[in-house]
Amino acid sequence: MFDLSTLNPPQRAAAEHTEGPLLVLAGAGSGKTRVITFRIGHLLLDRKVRADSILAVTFTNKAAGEMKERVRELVGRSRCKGMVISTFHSLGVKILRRDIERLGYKKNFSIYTTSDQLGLVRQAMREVNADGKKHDAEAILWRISGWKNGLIPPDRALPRYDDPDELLAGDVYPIYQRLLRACNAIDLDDIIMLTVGLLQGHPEVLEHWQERFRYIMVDEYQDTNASQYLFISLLAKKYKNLCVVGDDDQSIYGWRGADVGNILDFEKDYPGCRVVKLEQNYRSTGTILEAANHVIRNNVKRKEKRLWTDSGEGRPIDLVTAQDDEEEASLVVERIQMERYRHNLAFSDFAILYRTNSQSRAFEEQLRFESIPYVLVGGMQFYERKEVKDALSYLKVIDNPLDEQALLRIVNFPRRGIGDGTVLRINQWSLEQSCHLMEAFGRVGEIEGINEPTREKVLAFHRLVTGAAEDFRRSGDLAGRVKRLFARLGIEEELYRTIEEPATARRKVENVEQIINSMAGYEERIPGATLSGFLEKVSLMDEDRFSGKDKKEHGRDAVTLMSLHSSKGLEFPFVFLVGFEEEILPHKKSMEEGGTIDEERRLCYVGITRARRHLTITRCLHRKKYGKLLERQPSRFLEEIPERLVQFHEGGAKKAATEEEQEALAQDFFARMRAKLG
DNA sequence: TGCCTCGCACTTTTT
DNA sequence: GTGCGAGGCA
Repeated sequence: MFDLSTLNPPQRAAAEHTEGPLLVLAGAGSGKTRVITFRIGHLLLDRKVRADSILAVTFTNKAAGEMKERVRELVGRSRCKGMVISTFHSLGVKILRRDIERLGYKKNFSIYTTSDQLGLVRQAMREVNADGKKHDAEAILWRISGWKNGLIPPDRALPRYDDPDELLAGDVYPIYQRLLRACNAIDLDDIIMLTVGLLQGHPEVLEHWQERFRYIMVDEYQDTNASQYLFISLLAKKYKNLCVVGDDDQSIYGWRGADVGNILDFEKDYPGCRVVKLEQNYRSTGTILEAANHVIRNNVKRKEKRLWTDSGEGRPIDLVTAQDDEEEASLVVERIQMERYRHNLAFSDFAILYRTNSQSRAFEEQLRFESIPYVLVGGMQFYERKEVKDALSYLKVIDNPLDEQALLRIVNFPRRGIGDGTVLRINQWSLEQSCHLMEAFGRVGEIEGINEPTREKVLAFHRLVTGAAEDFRRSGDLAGRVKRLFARLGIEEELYRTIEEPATARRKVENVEQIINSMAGYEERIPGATLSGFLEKVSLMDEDRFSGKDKKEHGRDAVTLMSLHSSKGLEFPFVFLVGFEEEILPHKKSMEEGGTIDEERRLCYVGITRARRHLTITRCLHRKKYGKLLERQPSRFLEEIPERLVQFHEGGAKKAATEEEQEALAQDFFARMRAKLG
């Protein structure tokens, strides 16, 4: 229950300091989330602050969800009404939905994520006659995104002359922004940039939100970039009841423009602010903590702190060396089985953490093979699949007919004989007439150079979409409407027809059906659910708490797989830190970019400190890359961990070459397990 | 005009 | 292993 005396003195000081700026420097595992939740509890129950005056901002949906959960547990659901605990992006969208018309966008704007963004960048590149080969769209988008995160508008973007990508990006940026606007769409970076613009340019809007959120808390403050920093500064300017929590050692978003300076300079920004340091670690064993401390102290530019614990030493860290990535996966899974049996644990006590999402594949396969349940966190996976994007694009067009990226996706899906040539012609015409692509489809009769049967097909498509939009204007039963729409479109038949492998087709059909399930789950949860709301959640990757799939998986006992970035803020009794090799951790790209490896080291630090009871680090001698077996070197961070903390293990030479052999080995393993259990 | 197949180049991290 | 663009064929 809610009792401030259960906190240690600095924790309590932080929770009780409610008026005026507060900086909490919280080391890993120092009970940071506990402080934030107790602080909210204190505001609500002791200071009698209205719930809807409280705002807590985090970076990931997962962190926001967890915080909501913990606050509800502490004070009860009913007391939380109106409180906003969300990510920067969700908060931005909330503010924009109310007043974006002041910036010349319509209220039903779409949110463009990576693939839509790339589509627009390519289009813009074509407009400046840049061939897609030399400069790939991703590099251009990267530069544009960097400018946006720094709040630099197209007319103030100054490319460096020695960087061809950046020069081209400078040309593309204004066109890209224009195209977005024409689609009534904003991209993920716009969410923050436009919100800041709105607040800066419209004092009455700023006033509204300043009055609304009198008590503001920001988690992981070390990861804020320039635009997020300004966003929060604006909101907090009036009442200055701003509490920021962070740890410079866990700053891992420098690549996204995050500036550790924001947390290091907080005391300068808010003179007379209270500073609280949390240095006692309640999470990990002495061994794990010592390893982490040894690694991180190789970073020079940091606020000196010494994390300590009074819990015991614990088990040594296991270092497992595998022959290759396949064996790495099987050794990890084998160990999970063993530890689980030996200590009577749940699968959810284990996490496998990796540097890059692509590393998950081998582990997924192995877990599936052993019939062990797992949850894969992050890595756009589901909504990035082609068939899902295609089907979803119908909903996007219905919601916002100006969304050209979505419109272009569906115009010939399922195949209806409207090919690239026709679309190109219509698009040209729409530019000449400066009317919208959707409108041009309806007026295809006026366009020359398109033959009659094709015109008829285009008109049929136009009728189909406008008819569907009509249907969705009625409220209620969204899932039912989507189901009927997909059936009428014949998406299922199209997938079976065009995909040779029946199993693949089946899987894709199931994925499309999954959209309907997610929709149903969303409707169930949110009263007055709307299509916009659903699509917004999808774009902000905030869908896992209502989708049908995860509802089944939620609370299910499963091993967690995720990237090191996603793992920040979380903890697990048993952690497997895998792929501990040069070029993975630290990552090759991070070193090429002329950058420092300090951020990679912090990432490593984050990984180690996720573990409570036991840490296993694994690496491979060889790894398959583009089908070739390459030799690997151990990560340089390995040398930074004192040898006395580590126990070394070698992978067996026993390797299954064929599926039969694999099956035999598996059977053998299960037999041994059963023998032990019996 | 539309569709299919082949080849090439890339795989950091998140909202 | 994937997704894009180009080029050739129906």
